[in-house]
Amino acid sequence: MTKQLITSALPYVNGLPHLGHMVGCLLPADVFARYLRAKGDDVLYICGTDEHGTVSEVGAAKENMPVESYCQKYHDQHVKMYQGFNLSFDYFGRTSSDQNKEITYRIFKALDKNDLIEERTTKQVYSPDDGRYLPDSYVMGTCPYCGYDKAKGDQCENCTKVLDPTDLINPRSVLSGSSNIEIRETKHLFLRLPKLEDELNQWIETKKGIWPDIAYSIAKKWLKEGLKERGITRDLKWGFAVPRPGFENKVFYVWFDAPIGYIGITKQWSDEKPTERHWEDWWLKPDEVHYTEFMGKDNIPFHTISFPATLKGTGENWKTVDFLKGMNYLNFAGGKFSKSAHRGIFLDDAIAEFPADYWRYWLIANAPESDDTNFSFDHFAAVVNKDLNDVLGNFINRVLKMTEKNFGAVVPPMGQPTTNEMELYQTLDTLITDYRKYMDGLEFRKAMATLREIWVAGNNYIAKTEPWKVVKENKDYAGTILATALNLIRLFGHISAPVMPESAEKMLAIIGEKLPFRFPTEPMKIYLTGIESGRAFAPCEPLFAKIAPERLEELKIKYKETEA
RNA sequence: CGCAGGGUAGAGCAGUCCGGUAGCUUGCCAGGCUCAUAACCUGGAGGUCGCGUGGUUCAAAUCCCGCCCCUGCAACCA
Repeated sequence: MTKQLITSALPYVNGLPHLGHMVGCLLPADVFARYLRAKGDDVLYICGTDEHGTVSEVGAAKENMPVESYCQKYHDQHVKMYQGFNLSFDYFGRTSSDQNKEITYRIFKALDKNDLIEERTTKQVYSPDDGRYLPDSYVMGTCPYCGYDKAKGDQCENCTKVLDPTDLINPRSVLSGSSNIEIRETKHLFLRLPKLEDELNQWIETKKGIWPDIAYSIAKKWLKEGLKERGITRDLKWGFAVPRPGFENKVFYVWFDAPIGYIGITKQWSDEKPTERHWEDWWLKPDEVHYTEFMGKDNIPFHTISFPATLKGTGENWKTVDFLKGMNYLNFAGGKFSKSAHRGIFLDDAIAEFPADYWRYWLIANAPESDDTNFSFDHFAAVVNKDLNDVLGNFINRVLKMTEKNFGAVVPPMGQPTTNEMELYQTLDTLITDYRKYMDGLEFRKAMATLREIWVAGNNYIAKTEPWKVVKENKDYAGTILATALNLIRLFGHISAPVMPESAEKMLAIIGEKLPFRFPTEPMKIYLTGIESGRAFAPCEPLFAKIAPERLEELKIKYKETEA
């Protein structure tokens, strides 16, 4: 049994998660985790909220809360929304946990011992009125190149020039608006990435042709340009205190302890049942584990360079990523999701409007794998209505109704297969092999297109065999057709389960089966005769409902799609 | 400016690595069927593959060169 470690990039606790977050790293990882479990692998799917950093500190201040309770509040919201989407984390933890602190210190000390940490004095913007140091992007002023008066300290949005906060004319704090800001010297710790460049380069080379091109090429690009020392501490209060004399008032930079959070959260998981769970089995026995990471495209450099360098620099035998799935962005009707304008679809709203499976299927079938993807309600409704309702839902409905009418609500006796059935077996064997191939390779769009083809094959079989005619002249063979079709419902349930867990459970409940579901491995000739004749089935209400045109117009207005 | 990804029927995508009659889904039109949820099945129309009427080649969506447009990154936002 293969041990499969899966992580989704940790969502930042302060952000209200929307469909873009869902499709970028959470949902594909969940589908993959469910698929591997159904195949029988030993899966550990880890995620959690990323909590440290300036944004949390400032956000808590704005809400007049202690930062710990602020993070707890938003962490709980994340948990609730992800439950609504049926994400099957083995553990959803927090980067602010004691366990993560322990691992972060352990890794830091190992890096320090290997002479990979150096002290540097840097100049930072300090705002006395805010009582804090300001990250570059929290300083606003007039761009010296184009005169734009809302340029930020890292880059001017108007002319795209990369800036230093000291370049700005009339600099002021984004937080308080105060122009009383000063430049202070402050000591920080840097990770000496250049010393790890060769080792990293050799490691990346072994991933050529294995990682997706985008991940490999981004990693190579950074290495080609030469790595720079990277600051790993910040002048903040919220975070893990830096365990070194003279750094008592500083904390680790969020990007240092956030990816380590994958490990820290795994330890949160194992600490709950220390006798049966061992985080070391997943992170310190690299040959026994296959590790897949999911992330948005903006996160690729951190997962291909910074985090692996952090682990390798310890000289210890940490597990590093085997396969990365980087996703592009989901846009809303050609624009951006906007929290402040409340434009776009946030997860709580999504679940209130439609069952999670509708969203899960659309998002995976249209995953932004090769380019950014636009969400529109028109497209969403078209896919739900056609694929889920017409192709899949109607298939189930017509089979159940026809069987019940002619044979009662039990599975009819299955006779010898004819050419029709043999052809069906052959078609499905091929399609299911393709489906597995795409799921194994994390090609989600192709996997979903194949899943749909499998559903269509069911309708084709019924159209070709015409059981409504056959029943009048050869009732035995009509029974065979419908028994085969009932077995198809079971198949559809089993193979749809990774992407649509709730609907799959309903499909299987119809023919009297329960969790856990196994992905079929036997030839269709055997599998499609698996249900014994005479087994009672439960006629059900339609599994899916169409989205009516009027509803569609309401949604467009409610979510301001038409304004975009 | 640099780097990366993308630009293929109305819409959404595959094909490009390794050149060989341009494919899929949806939408549209027509036919079939009438078990089923106005559904299902079959067929048809629709594209000078971003531009250079650029280069290589018997042959270019695919390889090479130049350019344009969209998106992201650019190490202190996370």
